[in-house]
Amino acid sequence: MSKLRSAPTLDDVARKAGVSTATVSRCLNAPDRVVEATRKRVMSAVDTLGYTPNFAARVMAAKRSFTIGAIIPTMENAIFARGLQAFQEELHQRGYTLLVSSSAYRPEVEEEQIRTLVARGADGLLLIGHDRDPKIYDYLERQKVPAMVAWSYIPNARAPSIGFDNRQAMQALADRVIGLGHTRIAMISGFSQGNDRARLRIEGVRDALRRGGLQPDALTVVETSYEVESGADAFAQLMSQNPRTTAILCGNDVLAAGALRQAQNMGMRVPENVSITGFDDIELAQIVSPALTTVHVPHREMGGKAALELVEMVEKSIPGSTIRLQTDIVERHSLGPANKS
Amino acid sequence: MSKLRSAPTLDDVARKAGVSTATVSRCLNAPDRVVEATRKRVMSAVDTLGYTPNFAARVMAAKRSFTIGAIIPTMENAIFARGLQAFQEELHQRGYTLLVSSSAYRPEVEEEQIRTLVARGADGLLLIGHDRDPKIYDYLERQKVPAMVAWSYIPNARAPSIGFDNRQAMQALADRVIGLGHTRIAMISGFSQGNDRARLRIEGVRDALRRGGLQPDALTVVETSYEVESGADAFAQLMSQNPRTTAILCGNDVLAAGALRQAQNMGMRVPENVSITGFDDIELAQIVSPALTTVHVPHREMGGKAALELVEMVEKSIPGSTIRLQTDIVERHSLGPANKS
DNA sequence: TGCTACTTTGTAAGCGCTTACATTGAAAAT
DNA sequence: ATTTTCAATGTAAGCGCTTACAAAGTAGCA
Repeated sequence: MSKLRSAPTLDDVARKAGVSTATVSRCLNAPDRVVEATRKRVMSAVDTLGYTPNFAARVMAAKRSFTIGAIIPTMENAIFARGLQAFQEELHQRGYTLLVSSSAYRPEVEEEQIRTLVARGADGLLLIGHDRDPKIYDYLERQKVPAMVAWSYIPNARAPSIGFDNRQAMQALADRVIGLGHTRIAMISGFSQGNDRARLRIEGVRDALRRGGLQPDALTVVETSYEVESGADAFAQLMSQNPRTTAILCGNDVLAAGALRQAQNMGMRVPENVSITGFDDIELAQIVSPALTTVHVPHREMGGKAALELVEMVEKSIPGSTIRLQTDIVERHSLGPANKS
Repeated sequence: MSKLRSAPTLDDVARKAGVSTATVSRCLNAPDRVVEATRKRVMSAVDTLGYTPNFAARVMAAKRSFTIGAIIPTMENAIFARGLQAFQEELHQRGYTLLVSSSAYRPEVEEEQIRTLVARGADGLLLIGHDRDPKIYDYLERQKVPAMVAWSYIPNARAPSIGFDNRQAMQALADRVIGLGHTRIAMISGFSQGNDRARLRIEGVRDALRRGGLQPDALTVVETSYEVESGADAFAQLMSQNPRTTAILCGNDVLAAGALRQAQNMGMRVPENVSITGFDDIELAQIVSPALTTVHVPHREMGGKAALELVEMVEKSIPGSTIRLQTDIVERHSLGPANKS
């Protein structure tokens, strides 16, 4: 009783309950493989000792961690929050723990995080978007860690994905903008380098321009970081470049919120003087005023299905399927008809 | 060469480089304890094998994980985002990895997460606020895992904290509101049960009322969840209860944003008809219009200092000190003088 | 009663690392 | 030339768990 007390181990519990360590282990992991009386005795020993199993030891011995890793580009804004929340809830249901880290949109950081998560024994990984160095996929394959991509839908890519067609979704929105008579259109996008979602959304706008009989190459695109501030700056820049622009499509709601604020600061009315659209339909889209016309993404559905699919991949060692989700345009008040200037 | 290739281990590297496992381990963890030539040989073996150390094994052997855990109440909105970002950056600098999980403001969930993080070998923990079952602090002490509290400042509590005086900060803001002639004041707060920050902010308003010669008990407080929607609902409820209310103080910016939206939906002008204030000064406060008058919290400073302090506690096994940060009122446009109705 | 077929529990071999301690050999000191 | 000192490396004992396999006990059945 006088020895320095450190955290109790399985051994301590076993001794206290008068059974072997194997039995204690079974009580914890497969209770029905142990008879009621013994189990009770063990559990009470666990309680009085305040025993918590050592995770590292468990992972090592079992070569399973019941942990899924997710690497998202940013936590600074809520773009991935809701989807991740659903992902995590679904995982929790199935007995898995989620480990999240953010890469700040930096590929090197993402790569490092992937290695860290794998080294930590993650049973599977959730990644955002497909664009990344192929050797990362090689690595994952070698390590036999299944990975699933979300927020993107590209069939036959290196990893299965669950998401939506970014290009088509943005095209639909741009069609609508053009349908309202806008011809002098500009775009504020996130950096498209290494970001298939951003890249495809730009393409989507070009598609719509083409379909609408407009010159796709004439589209001015400012690429910037996904921050409110950047959206504001980009808007100012675009407007000084071409003051006659009547519609600005933004790569996501955060950029749109920034653009909107800047428009108001510059004394412009939205949508009377200029229309602004977003993408994602995060909470922010409804908070700003006028509320943003944007593309609604089924965040929770995406997160939930990604979890299901990934757990399947992990538990049954199957390849995992690629699923396409629907998006739709939600019309609010930041997009209006083009006014003849 | 034909055997099933699984992830390479330290042993494989050692064999390939023709040294002992101890040497390989030293190359990785204390490169200067190994002579240049050997190190090079080892490193190249590491490279060609694509070796990644097994984290669980390392934690087990070293009884250190270089991992810090943080449990925040929510990731759904950006309240903790910026502070956490700074926390993580500072940790990274010092060679630590951050593991984040969210408790959804549920004490049982928080407790479970704490156990999980400890079992995972976290070297230290960051917790939000002081209010929690004392037995959790006992547990942490028994497990010898240092913990630091942030977003709160309470000297001589069970854990050291780095934060601000929620009560005083809110009082200062309420003073200002009262100074503008408001007498029919209401408050929208987060649930105060188990949340010292919410509780103290309410007290702060009462203090100000008292100091201003008003009846502190007459303050109507609606407690709700920290969501935009809830803020909106609470606003509607408050206004139907007492339509003559001229100022509504909100427990944070998210609630304020909801209240603001609802006010506008109800056709009221802010701040002409009703004043609304926030707390935290997250990005959102500047995005809504009118921009919120709110209490600015030094998020990044708090996160950074918390990291420094916690790392000290972990590495030097010292108790850790409690630090108080300053907050200040940022006047924007949602608070105006009371109008005589 | 003797045998088979289970069910319940125990034994012990790792899992992949770190690190205290032992060993070696060469430079520095005498 | 001999001893001391120290830097570089190796040896091997765990860290706390899981699980294949073995052992023991219990029940069913002819």
